[in-house]
Amino acid sequence: MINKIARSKIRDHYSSVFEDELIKEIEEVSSLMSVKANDLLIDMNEEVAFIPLLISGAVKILREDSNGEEIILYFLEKGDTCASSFGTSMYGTKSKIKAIAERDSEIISIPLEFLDKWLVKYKTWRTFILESYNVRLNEMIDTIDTLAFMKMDQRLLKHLRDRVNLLKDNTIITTHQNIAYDMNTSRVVVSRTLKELERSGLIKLYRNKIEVLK
Amino acid sequence: MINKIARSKIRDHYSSVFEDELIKEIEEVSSLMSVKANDLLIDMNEEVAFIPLLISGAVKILREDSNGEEIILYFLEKGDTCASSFGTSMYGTKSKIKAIAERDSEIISIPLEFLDKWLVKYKTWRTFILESYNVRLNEMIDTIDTLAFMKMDQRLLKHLRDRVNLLKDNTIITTHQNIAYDMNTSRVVVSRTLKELERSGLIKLYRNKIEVLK
DNA sequence: AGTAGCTTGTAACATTTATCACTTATCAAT
DNA sequence: ATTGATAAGTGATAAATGTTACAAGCTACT
Repeated sequence: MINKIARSKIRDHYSSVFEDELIKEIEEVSSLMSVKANDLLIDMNEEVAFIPLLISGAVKILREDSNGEEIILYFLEKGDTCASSFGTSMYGTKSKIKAIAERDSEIISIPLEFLDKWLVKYKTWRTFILESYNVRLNEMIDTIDTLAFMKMDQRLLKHLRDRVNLLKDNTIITTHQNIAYDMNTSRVVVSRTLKELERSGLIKLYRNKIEVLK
Repeated sequence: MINKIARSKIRDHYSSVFEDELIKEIEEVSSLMSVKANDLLIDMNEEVAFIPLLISGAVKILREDSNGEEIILYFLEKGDTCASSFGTSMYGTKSKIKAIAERDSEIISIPLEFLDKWLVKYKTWRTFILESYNVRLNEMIDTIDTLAFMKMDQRLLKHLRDRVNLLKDNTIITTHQNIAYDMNTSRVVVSRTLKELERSGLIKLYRNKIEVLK
């Protein structure tokens, strides 16, 4: 059972989504976790034994290949849950993704057993779970679109705009190297492409900082 | 209500997955559809008002961008359902994918209303739906891996091997042009890369036919 | 046999992305 | 102010993929 402050946060974000009784149950069985920006929340091949609900902050979901190269799959915002983790959790398989806090975040974890229980009991839970899967599938399709159909300059611009939308701030604090890691390309390519975007008047570059203009 | 032959087919494929009572309900409310290879089953932006279950055959799921360029997302086999269609169906949104029969196939369609009803009623249905989503998410991750981390020769070889596994036949009947469409590249690139794979002893090329050796 | 249409092979060239090497800029600590 | 570390800019070159153009082979049909 979690404390009063956390309870009010759950109500803030989920009272319009879940019925009262379900919220009470969530408050009873879940625990709250606070994490710092850049904390590694879930690693590849880790077993995830709970359902995470993001209460505040933002989380980056990445895929890593056998050579340690990475690529962003999507971001989670408050109100989101990580659909990939249902699978890993339900059938004892291991996580296929990495989750890294994009900023300081609060997450409540619900023990796995309630996933199925609440599907029977609460219509809003069924809707939430199916909706979560759909949102994730659509994000994946979006990522595939990006990789299959777009060139570097467009991909990069999309990445920057996604971050701006996520953080509600058109100034991004990061390095070219970090962007390169997220997009599975090299720092040189990122620097060059960013410079082109700047010349096109779409962004403005500073040290450790990118301002997205359009 | 569907006929006797179809009923026995449902039992063949799903009696180990679904409890008896659920199978009876499925038989009562679903309808059977037979399609020919290369039939377009679902187009982009189409509303899908049913849950499809694949009884026999194979179906190719594609994503198309605004310029009409395509890329394969994954294949469906017998026993599979198209998780993407739940979303489109549930919330009145439109299909984000195209589905094309890879070979002659039989599909039963279940009216949408039962998705939620049966989630409450049958444990095996809950497991099936969640499992379907997980399988699809994993297929998407696989597709993203392919696009993000692999070069053309590996991508092409993987594509050929996927088809071999799907059709249980290491001879693929197709043209280089069709492969190019599926992979969002050009015919010339496919021909060139296939020739390299042949020189490496991995495949053997014929007119309208590719034999996958390893 | 002749022809039309589709399929495949391949050379030449263009574009995109990746890599290497080096320079310059910025910032923090002393 | 000097130094050392990190970040960013850029030219040169390589590798991968895409494009254009054309030749040659196979198939079906008359």
